[in-house]
Amino acid sequence: MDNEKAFVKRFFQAGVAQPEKLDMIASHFHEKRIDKHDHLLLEGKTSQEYMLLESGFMRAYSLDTAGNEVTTAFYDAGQPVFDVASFFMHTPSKESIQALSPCKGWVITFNDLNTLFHSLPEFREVGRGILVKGFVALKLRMQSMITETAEARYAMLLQSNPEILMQAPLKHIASYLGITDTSLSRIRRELSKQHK
Amino acid sequence: MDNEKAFVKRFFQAGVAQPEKLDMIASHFHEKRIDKHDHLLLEGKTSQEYMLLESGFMRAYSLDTAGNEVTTAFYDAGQPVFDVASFFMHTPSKESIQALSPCKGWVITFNDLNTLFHSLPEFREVGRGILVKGFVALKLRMQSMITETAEARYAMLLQSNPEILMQAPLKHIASYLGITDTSLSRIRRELSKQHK
DNA sequence: CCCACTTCTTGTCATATGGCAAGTAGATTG
DNA sequence: CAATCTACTTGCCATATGACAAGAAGTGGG
Repeated sequence: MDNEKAFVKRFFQAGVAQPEKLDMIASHFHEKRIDKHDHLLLEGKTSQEYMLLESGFMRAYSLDTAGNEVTTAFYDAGQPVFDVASFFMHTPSKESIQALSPCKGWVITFNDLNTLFHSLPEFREVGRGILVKGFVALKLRMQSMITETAEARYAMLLQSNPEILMQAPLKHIASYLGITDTSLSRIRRELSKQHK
Repeated sequence: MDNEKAFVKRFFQAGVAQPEKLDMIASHFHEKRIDKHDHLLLEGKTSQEYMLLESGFMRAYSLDTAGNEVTTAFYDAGQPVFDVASFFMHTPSKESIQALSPCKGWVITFNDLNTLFHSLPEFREVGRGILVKGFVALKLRMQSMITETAEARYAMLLQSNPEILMQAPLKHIASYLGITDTSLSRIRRELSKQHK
């Protein structure tokens, strides 16, 4: 039984050796489907769910002081999806998380996650690893934001995450890169010239 | 005894109730002093120490692709100081951490920290809280980098962390804000005009 | 006390990017 | 199928910021 949760178990397999513990972990996750354009989390609500995305494509975004949407993250299949601040601090979220394609994932509540966290050392290690990796990725992005031109940042994204560019609309990619859609359109033109 | 470690105990007091546990935590920390301009961590080395800064002022910085220093963080007295990536993943650090004034702090090794982490639930909670808060702060900074002008970012920093502006040289503040020292100098001039 | 060094300012000019508006082409909906 | 939308591109001009260089003022070491 619980073979449908193979995805969840696979996610923790590298960090958790014993099958019984994997079963215990998997038992706390529940399937969740989100239609395209629907939300996993809305700004203002307090996040209750930590989701492992099995299939689909999502983004997180918030509103800047002028009321414009700023895309803060893209999530591919295989990744954990949640708002760190709201989920761990039980505060109303400053961002929303939206499906850009039909999504299927597995969710766990804060309490259940905390129970696992405190009862399974291996689970803690995996959890800490996820936080640390997210932190490191964000720092890299910040450094690139400070030191590189928008064109260079786009080119890097093109190399490292081509799926994003295939699936996300230009305006989301643009705000993720910190520029306007107009500028990104021009950057694309420049880059395509060079490729000829 | 160990009363000199009052600072360490005070740091964990809010999260750890029992005095014996505070003693146990404090016993793993060792005093460390760093002269002005000396380093807690050098790029390329693997971080071995997690430090609580009791007094002094520090910064973290790394080199961009063109070889310019980029200041990535400032640390005031009372804050934990360490490179998340290097300390937790045991990888060579991509940044250096330097004292901008004579510093005194308390350090703990990764192994000792991990022991506490796995044996004291309260310690884990505090540890996770530190990571989460750092994450949230970095996200806010990223959002501000994307949506606000350098002048607005400087004005905000001026409000939230005036100590930084008092103690750090202009060029470090500038690269922290993602601009050149030249631009920051001009921004200062503009702001001082307005104040008249 | 002097010399070198760093810090900060300022000028001139170049460039990356934004704001706004128009236009095309697809996609979506009633 | 017409009527809207949304996504993307492009042009024109404005502006924020960078690059480089010079100079003033402060700082530290011998």
